[in-house]
Amino acid sequence: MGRSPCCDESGLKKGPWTPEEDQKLIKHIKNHGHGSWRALPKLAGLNRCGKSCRLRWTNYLRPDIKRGKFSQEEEQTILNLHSVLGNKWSAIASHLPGRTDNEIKNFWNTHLKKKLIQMGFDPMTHRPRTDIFSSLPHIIALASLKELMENPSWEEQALRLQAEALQMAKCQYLQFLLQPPSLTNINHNNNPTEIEIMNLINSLSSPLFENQMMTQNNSSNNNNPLQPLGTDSVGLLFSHLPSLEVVPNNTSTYETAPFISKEMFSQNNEVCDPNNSLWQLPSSSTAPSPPSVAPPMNIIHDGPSSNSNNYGDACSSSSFGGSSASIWPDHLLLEDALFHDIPSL
DNA sequence: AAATCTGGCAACCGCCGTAAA
DNA sequence: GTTTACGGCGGTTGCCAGATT
Repeated sequence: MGRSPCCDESGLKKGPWTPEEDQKLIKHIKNHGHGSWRALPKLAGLNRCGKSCRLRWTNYLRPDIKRGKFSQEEEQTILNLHSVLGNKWSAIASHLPGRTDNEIKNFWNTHLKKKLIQMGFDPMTHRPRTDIFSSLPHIIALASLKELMENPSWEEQALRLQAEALQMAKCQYLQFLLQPPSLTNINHNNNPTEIEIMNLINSLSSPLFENQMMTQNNSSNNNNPLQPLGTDSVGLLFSHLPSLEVVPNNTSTYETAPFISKEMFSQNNEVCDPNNSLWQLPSSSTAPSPPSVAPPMNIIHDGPSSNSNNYGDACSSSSFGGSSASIWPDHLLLEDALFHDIPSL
């Protein structure tokens, strides 16, 4: 039903509030409460629309508003709640006393979202980004760097890049296919067949995959090299990839599968109590695993001028957390086959 | 030192749901 | 049942200060 904007009336002031206006609003609400917001401006002697007054009060002047930097606990709470609620800022704000939805929204957009992206996570799903395009900038940047150092022919570079991109796309698609159905958004009537998965595996020709295939075949005393690998083999083959299994540590029935845990956001890489997180990465693997997606650019350890290396943005300037921690141990970075022949920096 | 760029944040805009007339 | 008023919400904009060139 059409309703004209409340601020259509001409002559009403817009823009930043002056201290005088603030005082009038505070005084009026202290004495009379806000009552009807529409009627308030006249009663308070303000040349503003009611909506503007309400926003000013709820987002800035309310006495119970907590201002200042967000604490680590607040940050973690926002992350956890956002993974469950999405952009329901008011719902998130209701769990953070003294914080307004607007403040949380701004904090998310200017800090947390960028941080997640930089770490290689999709800020909406809180899961590792699986699209090839999200990784391409990394690949291109690293390849260009290598080209500068070695200066082989352009044709050679282009061909190699093409092959690598294709290989990576296949890997990521395969990982997507291997996710438990509960974690995929795909129509499960169209689940991939084992044949489809095997075809993909067989088409992957990187040394990493070949090595693992060999290992698997040997360890299982499989004398028939032509015998197709079963699903168990597939699991072993990709055991270096983080499983997408969800390990909730409480009885909540969250539908999404957030991957971000407190330790990932720890400022100094120390391991925090994983029980503090709503979700954990599975702990079954015996050795740390490299990421299933291209590692974030902050793997290249920063000198003072490293901001320009950061993919996408420079959220290292975050006022609350200092440099962001990588969830991938340094010694495993660049271990992905894709990055094997790129010199470490 | 000046110009330009960038990030942070307050405020606005437009839509939605609900209640009242 | 329809219209209107209102509060609330999420997305977006625009200003400003600090950083960079």
